[in-house]
Amino acid sequence: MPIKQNIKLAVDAVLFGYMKEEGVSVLLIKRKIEPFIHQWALPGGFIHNDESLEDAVYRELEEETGVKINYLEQLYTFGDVHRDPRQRVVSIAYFGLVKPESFKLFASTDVEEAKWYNIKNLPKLAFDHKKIIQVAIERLRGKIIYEPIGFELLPAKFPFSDLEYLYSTVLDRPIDRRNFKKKMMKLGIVTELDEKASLSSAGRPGNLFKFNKEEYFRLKKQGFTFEMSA
Amino acid sequence: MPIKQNIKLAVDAVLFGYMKEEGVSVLLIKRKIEPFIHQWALPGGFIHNDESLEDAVYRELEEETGVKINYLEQLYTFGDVHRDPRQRVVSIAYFGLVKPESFKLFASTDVEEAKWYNIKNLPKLAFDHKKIIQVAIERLRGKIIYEPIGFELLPAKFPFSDLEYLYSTVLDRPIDRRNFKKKMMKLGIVTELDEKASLSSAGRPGNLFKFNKEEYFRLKKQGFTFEMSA
DNA sequence: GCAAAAGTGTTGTAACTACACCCATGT
DNA sequence: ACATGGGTGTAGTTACAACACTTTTGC
Repeated sequence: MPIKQNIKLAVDAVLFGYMKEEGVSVLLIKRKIEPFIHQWALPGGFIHNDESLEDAVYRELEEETGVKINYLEQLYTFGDVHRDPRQRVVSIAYFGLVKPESFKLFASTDVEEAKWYNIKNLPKLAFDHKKIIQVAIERLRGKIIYEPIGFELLPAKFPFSDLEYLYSTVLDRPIDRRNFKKKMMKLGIVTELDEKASLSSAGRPGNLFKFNKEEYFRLKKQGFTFEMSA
Repeated sequence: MPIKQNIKLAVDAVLFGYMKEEGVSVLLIKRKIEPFIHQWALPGGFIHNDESLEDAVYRELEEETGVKINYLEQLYTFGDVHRDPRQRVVSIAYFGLVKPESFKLFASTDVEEAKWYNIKNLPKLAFDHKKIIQVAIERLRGKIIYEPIGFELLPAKFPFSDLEYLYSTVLDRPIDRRNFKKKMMKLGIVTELDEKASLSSAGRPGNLFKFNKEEYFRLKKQGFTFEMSA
């Protein structure tokens, strides 16, 4: 290493949430500083010398927006030489899932505004953040089939149709209601509750369901694998 | 970013190869410099300011070992605060597949020796490279099922049993020969040649086969998905 | 002729797809 | 009464798992 290395390291987070109003959404912030001031971007920032990569993500997110993260994993590292106009910045992107009901968004002093945007209706984004979100959506799509992470987006109790709608939105294709329910229930990790959904809008009210996480981990240890291809 | 960031960025590569003698193997180098001098490690090194992450991998690999890479993708970024004893180094690990027949390994001036090690018989490794290899093996295992990357480890023409053995080694479980062949041939991307394998050791000689890459891409565009779960 | 590896089919079972009508509620 | 969304079963098809004997070659 003869030449001095001059590269900065940052983390960015693509957080997904699901809301009745907005559907499947990504959390964005409006920047209060240059570069790309007043533009929408992913929450994130530079890594401190003495913190792990994940710690940096948690710190930035709490600082900037007040979210509570339910699931977090590393997504991909973006290192194009000119992705930041100031100087070279390599960013380690994370992928997270949150339950938007369980906290209140706020904007910190570094941030003008924090807001959920439906994944099909994103604004213009700073840096290469559009690309990062694309990669995150693909990951979500691939992962929701083979792991029960969809439940990390829903409240503890949910009507079955929310689960159905979530899958159909993320996979971007219609699903057969009967087959989907049959398959999901057969896995044995979703329990039907003896409780009706509170009536919003018209239609017959349905029962609420919950995901049985402990049961899932128990089964998983025995070689069970979740799969919801439909 | 008030405090000065003092983190270095490196790349490491986990390259897999398949040889009749060694089986499924990883390319390792013996270090000629501190830290961990004279220990085995993954090929890799620091990123230059003006090169992309992938370019850094190609440069280091060619410099150090002379391999020709057939397939390369980013694996994961390892950023534990103390993973390097000198100072903080974040390493972006890559995952690659090579055909060991198609080149000759050498050791550069930075490296005492470059050698293939069977994945079940690894030596003690420098840094957190053992962990990196574990992650790479899991990726290989997950990926070989859903994408035809196994062929990137085999020569253009191969006996069917090599393919079978490759899958059974990587997946670490026995496979049913008849069902495996039936399924693989049904996909329509492997062609049987009119050529016998050169006779090595005893047994009935079999035909050679080849992977039809163009046909695979053609089918893929039409929505075809490769899958070899058996 | 013996050891080693290649070649080859069938059958039972489980999973998947496609598909349409009735029910409970709010307005 | 009508609009909205919830609930439910069957039949045909396809994919999967299990399984053993014969053939060709080298020694």
